[in-house]
Amino acid sequence: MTTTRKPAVERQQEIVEMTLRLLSELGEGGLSTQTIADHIGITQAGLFRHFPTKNDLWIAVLSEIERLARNAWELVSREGDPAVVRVRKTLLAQLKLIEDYPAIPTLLFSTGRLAAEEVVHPIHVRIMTALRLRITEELSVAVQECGRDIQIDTLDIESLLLGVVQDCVLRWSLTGRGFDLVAEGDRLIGLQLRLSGLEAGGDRS
Amino acid sequence: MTTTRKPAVERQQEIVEMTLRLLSELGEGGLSTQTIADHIGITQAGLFRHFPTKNDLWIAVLSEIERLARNAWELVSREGDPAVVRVRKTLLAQLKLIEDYPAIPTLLFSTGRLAAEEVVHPIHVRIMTALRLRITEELSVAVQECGRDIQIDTLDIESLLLGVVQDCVLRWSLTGRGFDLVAEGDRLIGLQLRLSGLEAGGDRS
DNA sequence: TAAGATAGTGATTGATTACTATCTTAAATG
DNA sequence: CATTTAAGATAGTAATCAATCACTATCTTA
Repeated sequence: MTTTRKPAVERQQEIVEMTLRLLSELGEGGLSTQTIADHIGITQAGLFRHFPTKNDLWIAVLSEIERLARNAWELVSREGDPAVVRVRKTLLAQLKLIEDYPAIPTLLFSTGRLAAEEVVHPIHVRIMTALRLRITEELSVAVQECGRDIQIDTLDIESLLLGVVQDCVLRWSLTGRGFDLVAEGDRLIGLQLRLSGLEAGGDRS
Repeated sequence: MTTTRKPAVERQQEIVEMTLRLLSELGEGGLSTQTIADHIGITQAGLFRHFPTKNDLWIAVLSEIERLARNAWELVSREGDPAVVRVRKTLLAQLKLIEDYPAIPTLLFSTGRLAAEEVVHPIHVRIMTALRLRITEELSVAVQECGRDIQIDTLDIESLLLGVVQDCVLRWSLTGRGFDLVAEGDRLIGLQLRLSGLEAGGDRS
């Protein structure tokens, strides 16, 4: 039995993407090199030509997530929007990304460590930190731009906003992805922005 | 080598508690029956006298979490506090519980293999639903009690509050439990309650 | 077109997994 | 104190895990 040969980089990308796909169904603990190899159509041994260790595969997967995330954020923020809009779009981009790759929360929002954690955890932390940093920067601009006098700490607004994202993702997962993640996120992020005073319409009674 | 024998119910409780403890360090995928047995001081085979299947152990662990959670909520709400305070205390009780049993977010917020397991998933969903239900009920009373005209949907306030909890837990985990989870949660929950208009002091400029 | 580089196979490794059958003995029971 | 019973030990099982081996088929290029 022979398999159509592919150049290494192409095959590696294929393996990483397949792993990302299978992860959302099987979870981290239940995903074996055999399963991945089967779904791609190569031997289990052949997988180890491209990733000498399963740990190396996890690193590649996490790095791919980082790449995808940074890319998604970047696509959003180079427009000339006001900062509030950029914040909103960044968060929605994150939700869109999760919609496309449901394995991401499995890996990033899982507070229970990965099996291969020693090497993977730093990347994990780096991605989350990068997102927080980006939102923080955009937020402090937004606070200045909005014209009102915002009493709340920027970091706290950020925490509340990221909480909204997490709540949406968790509910989306538990309900078997039973609603439009991005739409629901947009609605609640808008609500939180109004409550924080960064967008108009949040005045009470 | 002999071990001091214990009555079954006592040993079972011991196994469940040890599993809960080890889970926060090792994660779900990396926790074997061998490891659990070693830490307790019985043989791996001996564990299967009390739980015929590892799945049965997971069910017992999830049930224990459910019991602990319901207990924590109950202890809080039988006082004569106003509903807003009860909401706040319920959420803080949840944070306190997570502080005591860090394995809880590992299991409840995990979207991985365990969550997808036929028998475990229902319990998982049931616990989260119970928390939401309880908060929702207390919140709608709080909205009536607060005297103000709250424009926001009760379910949305709930989502925002639970988002705060999740954000705190995630940051707490990623920073290696580097701050006081309950204190930080109290602070942000208070902020969110003021923003929502349920507590005084949230007026802007 | 011959030589080298490399993607992939097939077979097998030792370790670990959840789980079982059988025997032993400590502790509860009369 | 004798008998029962059930907690735990001993010693396995088959399956699966990541990883390694010698080797082959295919592609590239000098």
